[in-house]
Amino acid sequence: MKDTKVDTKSKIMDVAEAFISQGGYGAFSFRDIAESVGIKSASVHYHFPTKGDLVAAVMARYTHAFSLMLPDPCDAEFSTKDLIHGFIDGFKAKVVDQMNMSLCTMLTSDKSSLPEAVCQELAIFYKLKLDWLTQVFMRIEQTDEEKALTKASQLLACLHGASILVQGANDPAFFDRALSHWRNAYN
Amino acid sequence: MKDTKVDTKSKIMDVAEAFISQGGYGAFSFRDIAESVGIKSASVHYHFPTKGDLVAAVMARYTHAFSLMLPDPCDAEFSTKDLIHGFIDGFKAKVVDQMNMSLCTMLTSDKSSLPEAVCQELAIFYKLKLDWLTQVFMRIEQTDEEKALTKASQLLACLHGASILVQGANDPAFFDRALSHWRNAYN
DNA sequence: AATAAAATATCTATCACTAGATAGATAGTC
DNA sequence: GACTATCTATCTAGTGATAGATATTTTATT
Repeated sequence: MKDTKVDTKSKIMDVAEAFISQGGYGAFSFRDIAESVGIKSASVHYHFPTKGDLVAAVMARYTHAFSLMLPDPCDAEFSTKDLIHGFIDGFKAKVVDQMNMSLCTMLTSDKSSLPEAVCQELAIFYKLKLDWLTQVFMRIEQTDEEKALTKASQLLACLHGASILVQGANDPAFFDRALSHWRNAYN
Repeated sequence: MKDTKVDTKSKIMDVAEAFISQGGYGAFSFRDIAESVGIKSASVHYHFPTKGDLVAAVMARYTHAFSLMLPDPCDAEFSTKDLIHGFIDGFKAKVVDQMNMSLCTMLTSDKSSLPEAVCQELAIFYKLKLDWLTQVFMRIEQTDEEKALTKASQLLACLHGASILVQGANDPAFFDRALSHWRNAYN
């Protein structure tokens, strides 16, 4: 656990995360990562025996970091508007500013070729997002969990779909277009 | 141009389309296709010199078939409700009934590793869908093109996102959840 | 109608390359 | 001396692609 020479393990995960965001699970190799980090591919295997281990670890770290960004949905200090807008803005940062998809969107479309460990991490991330949004919508609408989950699904679908649309149409403006309804609904 | 022995070229494209729907551009090889069709991989290259040629052809055929399914958005014979619901149902057939993503959603997330020819076909498909939806919304809302395009983007994002959500959560029910707003809005 | 020529469709065999993964050597560090 | 982190070297499997042989149809010419 040294620190002067920024932890190689973290550097590997950083690089892997960037590669996945750009092209998904199949779009990078151990050699690509090794080159970016400045080591050899065998050294990457030392830290993460298999590709599945590496990507699962990246996804787990991502989920954890994401959860730390999410405020308590019941905290009265945040207006429901702020909660929703904050959630949307977090997505927008990835999709528009960095012009690539979220790890989650990418890996989901690669799902058929993912090792089981990665699928599990992916499921955890979906659950986290859906649960949080459901709680927020329960607070806003004073309604039952069933309806709040539906609202949560709608917003989450819009966000993922917006990221697809931005890529497909090759125009970042489609993000705000696709999300304008949700922005206006809580303003 | 025989017909008794169902056109090999079409069979190749059928098989390729299924593979792409399941796993995207990188999830199949010429050998996979050859095996499914019952020929050798070199014979696939005879019909489609490169993988890009093959996938671009599949995408072009898909776009053409899709365009034939779309009614004239101005045809008074169809109610606007029918037009919207028909569009949604077409998507649902792929995402829920066949439990895989649309060609378009899949290829878009693979975009960074796609040959140029495939990207072009993809762009054509997006334009087709957005233009059609825009025309429908102009008819419904009696509003300007700008606002209709925004509506079109919202619905298209919802549809693509729903397909991601179904896969990610591994639960087909999320499709109707994510689309319920659009179903109710035009009923 | 018979046959030669050309186009079509498939094959076998192989190339150059990349992938993920492993074994074993080699330093530096506690 | 054990542990950590890296290296070199290599394996096996798979990729897209090509060359060249072979068989099957179609077409053109006699």
